[in-house]
Amino acid sequence: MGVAKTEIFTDQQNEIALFAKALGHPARVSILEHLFRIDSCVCGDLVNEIGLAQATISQHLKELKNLGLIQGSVEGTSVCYCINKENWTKMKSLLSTFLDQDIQNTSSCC
Amino acid sequence: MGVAKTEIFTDQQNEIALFAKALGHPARVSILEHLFRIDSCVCGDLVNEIGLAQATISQHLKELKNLGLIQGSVEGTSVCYCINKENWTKMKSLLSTFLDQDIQNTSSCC
DNA sequence: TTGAATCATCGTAATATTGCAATGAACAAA
DNA sequence: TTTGTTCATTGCAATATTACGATGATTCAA
Repeated sequence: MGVAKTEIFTDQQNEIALFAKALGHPARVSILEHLFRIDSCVCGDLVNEIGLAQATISQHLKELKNLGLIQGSVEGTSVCYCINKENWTKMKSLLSTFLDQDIQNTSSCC
Repeated sequence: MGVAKTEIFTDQQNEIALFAKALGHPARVSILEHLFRIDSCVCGDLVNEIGLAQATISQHLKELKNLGLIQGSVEGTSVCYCINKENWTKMKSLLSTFLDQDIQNTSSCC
């Protein structure tokens, strides 16, 4: 009932799902793209760049931060967010493995 | 609310999010893994393999089907599902491009 | 100290998702 | 035709997600 039954799946399946879920909203996709694009660690501009309320952006940032995909450091009155490359790489290899699993299997049936 | 504001994002961002969302539940990850593993197009066994009710599995299959990631064909009393390789490949390249965007940018700040 | 700026959190509303029992539809075998 | 099998759909309940205004907390500048 609204709760995913994580206990019947493998750790890897749950982890893939968690990362994928984080990418499952265009605002978070956009945030991550911005953080990659802006070389310097600009932050609060995300609210201006993306057309969502400050509270909403902050909420999405929190999710990405909880997952470890980004990290933030306070700089005066503003907070500097950027990609956590280590965890990004981890996610990338996890998802890539999943996405590449068709290479071995070329037969099709329907 | 609870509705994602898709209109303020690019088509690509929305598409990435849609595909990622489909992978954002361990049951669907598991279903896709099974469909890749079983070479022959076995189907209803998904209910036995995964520990969820038949109605629930059917619902997840419907989602994956609507997105075009899998397809099904009726075979007597059972339905044969398998990966839609064309769309899978499309998703893979879309997500891979997104996941690989860090290659160009090596600087870090926080 | 006061005020402005920036960001997080809280509270709330609207909607989406997850899960299942019950039921329906289609088909094959008896 | 009847019965059993397989899968889809419906109808619900529980929970999660998305979004935003209002309000705090923190920091810098005056």
